[in-house]
Amino acid sequence: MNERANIRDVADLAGVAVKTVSRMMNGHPYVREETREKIERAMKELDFRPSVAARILSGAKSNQIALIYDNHSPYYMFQIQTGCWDFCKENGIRLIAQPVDVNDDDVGDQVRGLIMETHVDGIILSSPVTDCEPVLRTLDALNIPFVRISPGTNHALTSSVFMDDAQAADDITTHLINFGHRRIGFIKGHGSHMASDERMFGYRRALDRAGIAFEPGLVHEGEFDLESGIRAASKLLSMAKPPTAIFASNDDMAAGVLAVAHERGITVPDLLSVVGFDDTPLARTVWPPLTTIHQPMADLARTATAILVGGGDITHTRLPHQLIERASVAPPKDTE
Amino acid sequence: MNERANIRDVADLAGVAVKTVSRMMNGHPYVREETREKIERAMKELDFRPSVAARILSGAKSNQIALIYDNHSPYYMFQIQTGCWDFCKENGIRLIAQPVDVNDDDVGDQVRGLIMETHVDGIILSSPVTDCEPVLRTLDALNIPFVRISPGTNHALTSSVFMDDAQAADDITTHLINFGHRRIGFIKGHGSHMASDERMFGYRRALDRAGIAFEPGLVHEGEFDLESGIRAASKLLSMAKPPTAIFASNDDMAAGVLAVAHERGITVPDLLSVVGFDDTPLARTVWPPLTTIHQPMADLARTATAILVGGGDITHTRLPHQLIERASVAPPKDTE
DNA sequence: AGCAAAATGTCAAGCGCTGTCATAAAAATC
DNA sequence: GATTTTTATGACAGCGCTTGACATTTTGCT
Repeated sequence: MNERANIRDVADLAGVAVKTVSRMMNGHPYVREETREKIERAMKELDFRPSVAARILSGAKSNQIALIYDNHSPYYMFQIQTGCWDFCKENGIRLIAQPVDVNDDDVGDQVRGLIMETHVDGIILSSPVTDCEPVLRTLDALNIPFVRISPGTNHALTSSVFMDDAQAADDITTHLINFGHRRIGFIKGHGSHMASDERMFGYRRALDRAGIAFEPGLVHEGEFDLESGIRAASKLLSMAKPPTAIFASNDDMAAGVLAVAHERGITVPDLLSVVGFDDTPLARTVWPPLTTIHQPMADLARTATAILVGGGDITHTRLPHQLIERASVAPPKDTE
Repeated sequence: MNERANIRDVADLAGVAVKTVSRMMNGHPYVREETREKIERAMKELDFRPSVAARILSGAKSNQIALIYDNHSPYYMFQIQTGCWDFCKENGIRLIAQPVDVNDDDVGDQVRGLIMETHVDGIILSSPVTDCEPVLRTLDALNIPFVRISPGTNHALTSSVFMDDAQAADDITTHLINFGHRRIGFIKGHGSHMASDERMFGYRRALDRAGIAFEPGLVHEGEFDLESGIRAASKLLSMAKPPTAIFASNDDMAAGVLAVAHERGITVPDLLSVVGFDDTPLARTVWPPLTTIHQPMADLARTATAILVGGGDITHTRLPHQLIERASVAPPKDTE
């Protein structure tokens, strides 16, 4: 039950003034190497840890930032958290991960509370909180720096990091087209994610470029989960003239397509090609493993954190995606 | 840019003394209902949020707790976090989720830092940090309350919540036996998780009870991930006399088994029954959907949080598991 | 009216740190 | 060698809140 050592104890033991210890901790100039070492030794000996609370109270930076998210995909969140945490750990910053519900009437209030109570220095917003008006307004009113990961709107507002969803969707659609597919079903993502529209846009653009007419009947709304993938696939595969390939806006829905195909005895990829998006572990876990787009989630988060902590001007950073070929795509069978 | 309101502002506006506001916030007796309301109104009007920092500094509880974990299963962590968060949100407690690496030489130190810097009131440990000696020692030295989720050792040490891994493994093994299986392969989990041994124990107990001799060749080590499941399954299915059923210690490894079976044209469940453990979304996503054990992760976490916050004596709470039957089990084919 | 219990107020101290301003020591300048 | 400048350190107040010791006022009951 060793008593908690405070800065005074350190100062006493090192034989210097409290202020000097403070200077040393905060990397001020004007601290002699010799003194620094003396203090360091004292700190070690007392196992001293500065109290964040005291620090905050006296008006300094808290060295804490918050990650605010509302995403029901465990894997996505895991990656995002990991990316942020990595950076924070390396830089001695405390990260407070805070889930919210963008549909709560008082999200704005919750965020306000978080900021005022914890005195975080900055905020990272992950989709779809990136586009949640009440939150954005609160942040703005509080004048606290924040950066957004994959925002869908208002790009100019703050720094952001993102990938090119449209291009990625274009890429993978083109991939399918290159295999000879002309009837490509598309399962759209959840409406609240701006990325959904982007991906759809990319899909259409690829079609256009290849001179394939867009057919609304080949598009179904999904919600980024297995069940909606199943529903959409059922409809798609029950068509008089079903698609020879299906592009699902994320891997979960693609898994749903696979399930339906299995059930109906439609072998993948021989009779039906399937592609997903995100490259979650799921993509490698299902059978056959999915061709998909690798979204660099952890990288996005890491970069966002670095930008936030680094301060500086507003920047917009695009990170590259990657087409991952696995075993779920093959040329269409000519069964006309 | 409204100035941050402090307790004095509230007191002034409400026409009471600062002390009274403090009394009211901290739930002291001797505050009239009428006064309470007056203060509440003032708080609302000023949008007052007490500074956690100031509060902590003056020796009060911080109303913050930390969840410490080191688990590389996104879904598991997501559930655990969700459980903790739900409770915290309802009870106005701030949760600080903190990942660590149990193999770091300075885990103990990191945890010590976390506690001393943030002044958290208590800690929740999730497996496998539950059994990480350095952390346990630190917590003990700091004399801070903590509760553990599914600890593997030292049950008496602190409060804990857990499920009966051995019984669950026994149940699912018995399930297989009841279907007529006699040669049941087992893929063990990662050595650092105590649950791995428990599950193995349950497997053996079920075998024993059914009078089936334990065969070491039917057991392989895994690491709770897809790849190790694939490796183990490859060995198991290459045996001269392969098992007719495989019990993988978690769903990911079971998915690995499925992948190998697919590749070799062994249809599941006709030619091979497969069961998993945990009931992650994966279990429903793969084909065929897996029979598995539902582990009430979010409930475990929620309960743990409630116990921690509630204070009180050391308690040990067992939460029930559940056998989830899906489509991956059938009677063995007599191919002798 | 009289009295205990309940409700509120006053005041001072202190939690652990950092900011401002002042001062001392060392180095640079003439 | 005296003066200015730079570098290094110290003294002290104060951040927003809680707490404790008491003093005072209000309330509810006989």
